[in-house]
Amino acid sequence: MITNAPRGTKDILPEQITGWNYIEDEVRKICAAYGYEEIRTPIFEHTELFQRGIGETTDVVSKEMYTFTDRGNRSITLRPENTASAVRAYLQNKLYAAGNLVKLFYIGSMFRYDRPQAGRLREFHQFGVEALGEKNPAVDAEIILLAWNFLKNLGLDELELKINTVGCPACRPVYRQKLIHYFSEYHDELCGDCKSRLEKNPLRILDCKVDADKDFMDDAPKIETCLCDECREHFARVQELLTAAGVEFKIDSRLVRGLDYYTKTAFEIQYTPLGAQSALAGGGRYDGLVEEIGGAPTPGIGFAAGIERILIALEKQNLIPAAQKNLDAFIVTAGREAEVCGFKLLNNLRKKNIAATMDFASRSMKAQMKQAAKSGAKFALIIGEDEVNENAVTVKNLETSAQNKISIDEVAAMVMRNA
RNA sequence: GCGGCUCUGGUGAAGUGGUUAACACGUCGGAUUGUGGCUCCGAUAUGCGUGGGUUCGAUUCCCACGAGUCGCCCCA
Repeated sequence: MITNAPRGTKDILPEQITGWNYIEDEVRKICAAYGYEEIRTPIFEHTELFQRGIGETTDVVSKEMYTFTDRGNRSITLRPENTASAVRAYLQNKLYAAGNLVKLFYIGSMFRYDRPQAGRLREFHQFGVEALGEKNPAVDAEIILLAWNFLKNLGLDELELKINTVGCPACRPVYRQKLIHYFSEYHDELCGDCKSRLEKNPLRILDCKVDADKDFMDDAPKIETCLCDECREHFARVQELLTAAGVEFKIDSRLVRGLDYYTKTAFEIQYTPLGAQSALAGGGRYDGLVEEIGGAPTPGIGFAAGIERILIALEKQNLIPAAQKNLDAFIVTAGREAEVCGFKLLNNLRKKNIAATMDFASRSMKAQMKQAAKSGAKFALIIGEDEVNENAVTVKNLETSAQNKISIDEVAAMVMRNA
C-alpha cells in the first residue's frame, strides 16, 4: 500500500509542528547557555564506523541497523545514533585543533530496525550533546546538568536521574570476570537471554528484568569493589559536583549502557509514567571511542535524548504551547473583476509581510465569510462590484463586527496599525 | 525477533450471516440572490485493514498477512 508510510515511521503534521519547534528552540537555547555548538552530520555513514564505534556484539549493531550496499558497492548504514558520526566529523575536520574541549550538539533522525511501539520508532529523532577532549569529571557533571535542566525547563515532573560508573579498561575486565564467576554458579537459574549474556556481556545481566527479583541478584558483586583508584575518584567527584549543583540523583549500580564505547560515568533520566520506554535521555563517558575510530586518545562524554518520547511526556502533562494563528487579513471577493482586484491586494499586503489569504474557489460570499471567520483572521477585506468601481475596500473587523469602507491604498497601513 | 489485545467514513463510534451500515462531530451546500461565529434544512462510507476460505450469501465465522497498541527484548 503506497499510501502508507513504512512501518515505524511517522509524519509530523502541521498541527504537531509547534511541539517540535518548541523543543528544538529549547534545545538551542540551553545549548547556547552551556556553550555547545550545533553540528549536522550525514544521515548515512560507512557501516564500519558503527561496527567499530558502537561495537559488533551490541544489539544495535548486530540486529538493528539499516545497512545496504550502494551502487558503488560500499556498505552504507543509516545512522542508528549520532555519537560515532560526531566523533568521525571531529577527527575528519580536525576540530581538536581549535582547543582542548570541543562541545557539540545535534538534532536529527536516527534509524533502528526495532519493533515499533509507543515511544519507539524505526525512524526517530534525537537531540544530543558531545564534549570531546577533556577527562575532568566537571564535564560529566556539566553534561548531566544540561540534560537534567533541559527536561526540567520544559516543565516535566516525575523525572528521575540515575547515575553509575561502568569502569574503564583497567578495572572493568576485573569486574567482568568477577561477574562471570559469580553468575556461573547460578547458570541454571538464569533466563535464556542472560545465559547468552554471561559470556558476551555479563554486565547486562544486572539490568535484566526477568531475573531482577531472583535472590542471587542481591548478592551479585558490585562494581565499587573492583573500581581502580582513578575511576573511584572520578565517580566521587561527579557526585560531589552534582550535589553542589543541587541536583538529586540515585546511584543505580545496575545501570548499564548498551553501547560498547561507554566508560566511567553512565547516566539515564527516566520519566516513569511512560511505561516500557521510559528513558528520556541517556548517555555517559566514552574515553576510548575516539581512539577506536582512529584518532589520538581523546576523552569524550555525551548523551542523547529521544524527542518523540519527550513529546509524549509533554503531552501527558499538557505542556506543549498552543499553536498561534496569526493571520491578519482574509480577502473576500464577489465577481470576476473583484477577484482580480483582491488578488492584487493580496500580493501587495504580502509584500509588506502582512499575513493574508483569500479563497481561490470562487465560492459564495457567505462561504468566504465563513472561511474568514474560521481562519482566525483579524479582518475581512471585502471587495465587490461597488468597491471595484470606487477603488475601495470594505474592511470588517471580525472580532467587533464593525466595518467601514476605505480607499484600497490605505488598507495595508490600516491592517498594520491594528496587527 | 517473541507473546497478548485491537482494526467500521475526515474524527468519535453503533451495528448485523442476507434487502438504504445507526447516531454525533467535522466538511460542503442552502434558508429570496454582497457578509461569519447561533438556529434550521440537505448532502456526505458502492464500504466495514488486506488477501484467501467456509456459506446460497460475510463487514459480521475461520485462516494468513499487514498495521496499531501493551508487555518482553532493546534503547532515546
